[in-house]
Amino acid sequence: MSAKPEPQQNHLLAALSPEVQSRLFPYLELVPLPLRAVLYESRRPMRHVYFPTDSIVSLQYVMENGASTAISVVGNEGLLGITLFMGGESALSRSLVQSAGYAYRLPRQRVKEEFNRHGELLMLMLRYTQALITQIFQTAVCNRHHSIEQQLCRWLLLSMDRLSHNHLTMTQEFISNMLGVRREGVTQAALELQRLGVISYARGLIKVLDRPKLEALSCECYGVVKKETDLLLHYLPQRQLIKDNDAIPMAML
Amino acid sequence: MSAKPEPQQNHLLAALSPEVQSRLFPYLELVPLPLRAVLYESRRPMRHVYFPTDSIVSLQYVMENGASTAISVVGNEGLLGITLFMGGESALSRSLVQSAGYAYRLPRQRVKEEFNRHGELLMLMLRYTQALITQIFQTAVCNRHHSIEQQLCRWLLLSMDRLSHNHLTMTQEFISNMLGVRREGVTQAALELQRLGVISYARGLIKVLDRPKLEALSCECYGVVKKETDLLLHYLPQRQLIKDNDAIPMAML
DNA sequence: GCTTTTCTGTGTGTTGTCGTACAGAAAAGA
DNA sequence: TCTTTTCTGTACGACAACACACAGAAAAGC
Repeated sequence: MSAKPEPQQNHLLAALSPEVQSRLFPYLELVPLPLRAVLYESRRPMRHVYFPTDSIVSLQYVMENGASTAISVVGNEGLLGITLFMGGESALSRSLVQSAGYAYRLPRQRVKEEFNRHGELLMLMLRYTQALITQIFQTAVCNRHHSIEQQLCRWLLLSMDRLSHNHLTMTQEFISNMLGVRREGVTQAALELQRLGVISYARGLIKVLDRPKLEALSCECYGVVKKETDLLLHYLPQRQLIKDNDAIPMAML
Repeated sequence: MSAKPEPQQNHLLAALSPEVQSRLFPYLELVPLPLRAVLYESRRPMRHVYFPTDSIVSLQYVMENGASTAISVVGNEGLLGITLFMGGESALSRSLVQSAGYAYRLPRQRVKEEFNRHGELLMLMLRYTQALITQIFQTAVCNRHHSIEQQLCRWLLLSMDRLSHNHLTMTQEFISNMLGVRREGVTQAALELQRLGVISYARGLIKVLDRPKLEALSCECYGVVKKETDLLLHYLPQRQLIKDNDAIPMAML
């Protein structure tokens, strides 16, 4: 949360053509996102679309009993507010800042106007939605089949991929709310990771010491999501609408 | 799987205007979907988009060790193959027929051509994607927090909503593969539901005897998904593209 | 400096689900 | 009819995660 970020730090904004940028960028508003800020509350109207630059935001479901779980993570590879494109006005879930930083935001009217031109922004949004669905899908699988330790690894990796440094600032209590498990469960898993020399963890400061080992300890879920996200990024600069013969080369799959 | 179904039994096909129907319907092909048929295999190319009429298809993730879990259920309210709209060519997951019946299908080229007109089909697909995301999202929550019994209730309800009768044909072994749990776990949960007089279950034939009680025993997840799906259906006949001022009335939320 | 709060680690017992094994009953096939 | 297969129910031990309680250490506030 130091130097003022550029819009291009967000991959989706960067992928837009100069023409579209010239229409949208004048309306961009830079907003700081402090830790634990809430961009959208579940079932409340959404007034802006957010494009994170160096912040990370989680999509959380809040249960009837008040407990919450993060189902997805959004950083500079994505945007918040796809529900607006889908024709909804209110949020499916709470959007909670899990790593402080900045985001650019646009009023929903501007975004919808551009979207309704059915050009690049539509294509971009569809591509990103695909990646997001993959992530949510894989979270469901992970919640079903994998241990807290594996899920912690997956989640650390997803977060690290969206940061430019190798440390995270968040307490075990906070992580437990993200994963939807007990704080003690996170303590156990984190201790084991420390014992293995994969991370260091002291009062809310996590440093990743051995990333390859972290990936090895994670479940297959991380790899699946990463591959799909990378595919999105590789595809972006081409700025094409879908045609039947523009199959993605196998090498990218 | 008795009388030949009409395309209009699928809510999405029915919601299209006569003009769009006249372009697409000549290419519709009616296909029988027997139990356990696989429409798409994970990571394999998708050649058609399927619109179920009286069948139910599950989106399943197949893990590296071969185990599978159903993350989502699609019936006559939806379609299979949204990945094609999103710009992908290969399936995210396996699509497995969990209740035999029919579906109409269209070659992907036809659907893409119509989609690229950026008219009704685009709107429909976006709306449906919203409902699908909600369902996947809620599955993730449910896998995290709820018991096998609750999940069985949710899943029975989602299936019943997509059928015109109150019975299901499937063994406990099959259900366990759907939920991603042990067969014995399903036995236990099903016995309890029988003891409570909610269902009867004999060698693969489940009858729902007391639906209100079934809903009461289910977790909140079913209600959330149902509400979003109903919202989709209510909205469909209006056939509008999104505009900023067409907010959904609060009464529908 | 002292107090208060926050954060992390530990212990004990419980519960839900798993893995495995097996048995009885119904259905299907010979 | 007899055999084989399928489907369902039961039992036992193992384990992961849970709920709850509490203690020590670091940080923050006064």
